Amino acid sequence: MNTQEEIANRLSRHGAKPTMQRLKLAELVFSRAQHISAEQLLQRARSEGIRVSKATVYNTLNLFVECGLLRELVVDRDRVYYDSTTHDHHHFYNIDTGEMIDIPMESVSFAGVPNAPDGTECEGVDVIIRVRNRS
Amino acid sequence: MNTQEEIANRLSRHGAKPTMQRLKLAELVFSRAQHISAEQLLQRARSEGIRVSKATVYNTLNLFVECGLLRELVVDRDRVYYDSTTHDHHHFYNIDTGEMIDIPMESVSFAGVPNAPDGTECEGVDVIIRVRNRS
DNA sequence: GTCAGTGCAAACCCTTTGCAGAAAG
DNA sequence: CTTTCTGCAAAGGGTTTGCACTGAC
Repeated sequence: MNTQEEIANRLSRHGAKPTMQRLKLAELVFSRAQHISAEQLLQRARSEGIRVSKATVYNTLNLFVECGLLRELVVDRDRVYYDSTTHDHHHFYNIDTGEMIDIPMESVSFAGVPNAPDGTECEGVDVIIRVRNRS
Repeated sequence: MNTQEEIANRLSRHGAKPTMQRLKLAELVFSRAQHISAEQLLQRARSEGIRVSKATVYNTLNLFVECGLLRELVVDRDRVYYDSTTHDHHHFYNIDTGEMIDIPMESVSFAGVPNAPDGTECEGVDVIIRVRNRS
């Protein structure tokens, strides 16, 4: 799967020029389905010997979000997580640990969803099931 | 409804000592169903002549959340909103304006919800319907 | 006197920005 | 050469913290 070339094509297709840092970061991010913060990505990159600055990590993540390559998850007060799985799906959110676990789309089904307010259109539906460690 | 005395009782019942600032802030917060940020609450308090510091606003809001009097809404990257409606319900989130609109619980019904992961128990379900202004 | 609550300002920390240098074409 | 990307450091901005003061009991 994810060869350098495939990743490069993917970036190009989404309108992101495939530079060296972007390729390296993309490789880390898309290597598996995960929820990762900017800081985590920076450290992972550094530990793999990738020379990259904090600003570039942020710029790259934001760029990927704009391109639709990543999804932003704003659930934690302290930091933003980036979800390498962009197709529709939902999440368990552990309020004790901050951990997020994917829920496949099929596991949740709605019997009824209200229409969007006037003048707006639906962009997507997020379901977050908050769980906590059993005491 | 919400007389000073009722609010004081409500705070006491939840284990929050009803001090002057807390009562005044609670009055503003619980006067109606709303989503309010710390900054907004501070300004509203100031404009009503309530003498209160920024730190106290934050402390009070956090206290109310711990007591279960308020619910934290972390949806926006820029600031946390506090929801004066604590019983289960859902939200429209306008990604253009940041506005949040309540959705009554009855308007959304699930046909299937997965079980919480091992060692955890379900705390609640948030449904956020992201909408954007029709272009 | 003790202990919790408050105000103020400073500290914190994640994120963004400004700018000079590097790389691509 | 021009344009975009990168790195570094500094700025930004919401939130928390430290500490002295006040007030309730």
